[in-house]
Amino acid sequence: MNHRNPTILDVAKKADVAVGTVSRFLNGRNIRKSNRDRIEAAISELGFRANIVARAMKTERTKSIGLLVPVFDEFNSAILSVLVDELQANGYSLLTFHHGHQAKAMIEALEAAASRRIDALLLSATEGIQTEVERQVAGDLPITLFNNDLPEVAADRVLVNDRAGTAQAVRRMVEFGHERIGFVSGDLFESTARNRLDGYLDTMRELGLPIVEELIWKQDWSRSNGHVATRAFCERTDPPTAIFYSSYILATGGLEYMRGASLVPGKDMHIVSFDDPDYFSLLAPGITAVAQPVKAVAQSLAELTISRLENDIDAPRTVTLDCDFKLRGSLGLKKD
Amino acid sequence: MNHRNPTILDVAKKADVAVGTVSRFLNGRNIRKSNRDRIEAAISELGFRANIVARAMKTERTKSIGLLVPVFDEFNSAILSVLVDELQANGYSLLTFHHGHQAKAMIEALEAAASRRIDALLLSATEGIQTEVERQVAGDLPITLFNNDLPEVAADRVLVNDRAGTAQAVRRMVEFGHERIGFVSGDLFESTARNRLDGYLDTMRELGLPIVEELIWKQDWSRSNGHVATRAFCERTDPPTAIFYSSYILATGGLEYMRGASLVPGKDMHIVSFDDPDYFSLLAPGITAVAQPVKAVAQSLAELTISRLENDIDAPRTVTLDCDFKLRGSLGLKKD
DNA sequence: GCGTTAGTTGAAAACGTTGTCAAAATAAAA
DNA sequence: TTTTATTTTGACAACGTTTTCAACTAACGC
Repeated sequence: MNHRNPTILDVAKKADVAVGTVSRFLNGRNIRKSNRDRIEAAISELGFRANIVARAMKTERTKSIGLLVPVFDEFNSAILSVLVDELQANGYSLLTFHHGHQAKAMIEALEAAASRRIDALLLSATEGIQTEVERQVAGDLPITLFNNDLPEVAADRVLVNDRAGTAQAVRRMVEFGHERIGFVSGDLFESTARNRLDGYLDTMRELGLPIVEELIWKQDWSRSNGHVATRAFCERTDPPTAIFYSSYILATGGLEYMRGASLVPGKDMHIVSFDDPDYFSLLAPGITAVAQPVKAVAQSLAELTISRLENDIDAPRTVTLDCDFKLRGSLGLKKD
Repeated sequence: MNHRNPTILDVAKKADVAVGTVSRFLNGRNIRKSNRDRIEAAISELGFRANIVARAMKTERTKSIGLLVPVFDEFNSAILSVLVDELQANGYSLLTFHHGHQAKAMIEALEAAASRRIDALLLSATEGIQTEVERQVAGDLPITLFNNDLPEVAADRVLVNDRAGTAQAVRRMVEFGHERIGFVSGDLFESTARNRLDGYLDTMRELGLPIVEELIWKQDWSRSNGHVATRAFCERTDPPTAIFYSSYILATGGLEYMRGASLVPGKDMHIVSFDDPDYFSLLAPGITAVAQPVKAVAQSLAELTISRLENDIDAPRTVTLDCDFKLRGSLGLKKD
């Protein structure tokens, strides 16, 4: 077996042209027909495949894009899938990193990604890395933020209308007769959590309902937090009649608790969740949810990023997408 | 803002040494103390970060590893997470690709990965690309197969004992009194599906139970297939009393049908699934499942691959891992 | 035919590292 | 000291592409 991959030089020799000509052929420039034929023949005969690494060194574009998310949960995995397709179609590959909501891990991943000279980074950030991100942007790494916003950064963004999505959900809950509505928040250091909480607060005020501090649970995004919060709410002497969860992970924790306590959603406790993972519709009853437009997010992400790379775009752009309310059995009329 | 990243040459100039010395420093070789100090100072002053692309071109090792799976479902996403960590810890990054069980897409992804000069590929393959994979191996790309085996390929493997896992499940089903057990298979072009089916067939025979062809549903891995198969089984005049699903996607389709038909698992129909996604334990009743050791798979994957890259390993190795049977409410005593 | 123009080509210099080799500096031995 | 062994260094050639620039060809109109 002949090791050492054939290079453009081998092709050039075999086709009896200069390397530059082969390079031009590879990049789709005009080539005299006779040469083109010989080059094509040589390439397929040698099984030549251009070395992207060498190309990257010369062109300063690796044609690879980084994806840095907190964790590869159902939401981010779905984004990943769509992304891989969209990017591949444009000749880009995807490098994946995760940080588990830890600023330190995030900085490390950022470093790793940067020293790999990725062309752009898609970032679902956590707070506390503002300055680090700004440094990268200043160092000329185009960043597209999504999911969680970092206010001051000069980057493209694909955001979801968290506030409106939550507001709509709360309004519907109230329509169903609920007035004491528990709210389980994620980590308020993240804009996503803040916006969702704001959506809840605004709507309650708007509808003239009292805001009860004890019914607002502020901790982190973990499943166990959802579990604990739900227990705390349910064990109150004056429990809420419905609970809104700021993410499906929290809701999942809640379901876990309810299952253990033999409480049936939509009967013993009405619940609504932000995010709509596949399995919500499989549960009996199904879980009412604010569905993020996952596919659209991923597509916008790819679109924004690629257009920035290929064209010469200056000003940061923001795409905001709306959520979809999915009414299922876990939310029903408040019984009295 | 000074564009153009600082290079090793800039560092060398500033520290007043030769580039070679800086390179040696970066690679942890011995350096005279005085030089080392000056180099360190220069590096941090310039914010220098070694250009991995250039390094890769010279060393012929990109320090990146490809992951090619059919789809980023819960199973593969979990693998992805663990993998990213393990690889990162060893200085490798992960490039992700998927093929959706299509041989054509798979070959394309393989090409893309190969021309990026990845150091190794982690591959959950589909059939029909045997020769293509062999070509890559011959071309010196180390491949580690997992999930689905490709019999003739000279590669490392991390496999799960599909046959034994299924056999155990079937045995338990029989212990619960079931004798007519439906089997919903995935695509039999894939070894995983074949092994699971064999586990079922062997066990039935072993226990002296008849094998009823009409209760063996052979199609693809899709959710809709699980749905259709379940309906077909349930609508028979002589339905099975229990069904085994060859993957959680199929089972999910089955659940979808049952939910629509108001059939309760573990009561109207007993079911067991291969794979144990998170949400199986949230359903009421929980779904009985054969759980793959996802984390161990990912770890072995990283271990095998890295050890092959760093040391000089010749013979292909295979790691086989056992599954764990999780008994939940969806499997119970056959009522008569 | 001949000049002009537009399109193709070859030669050679990058890109930022690492690795080789011989020379220089240091440490150890005499 | 001087000699010998060891470590560390600098210069420079790779690695496989793209790009620039000047030289060549072909095509066209007169």
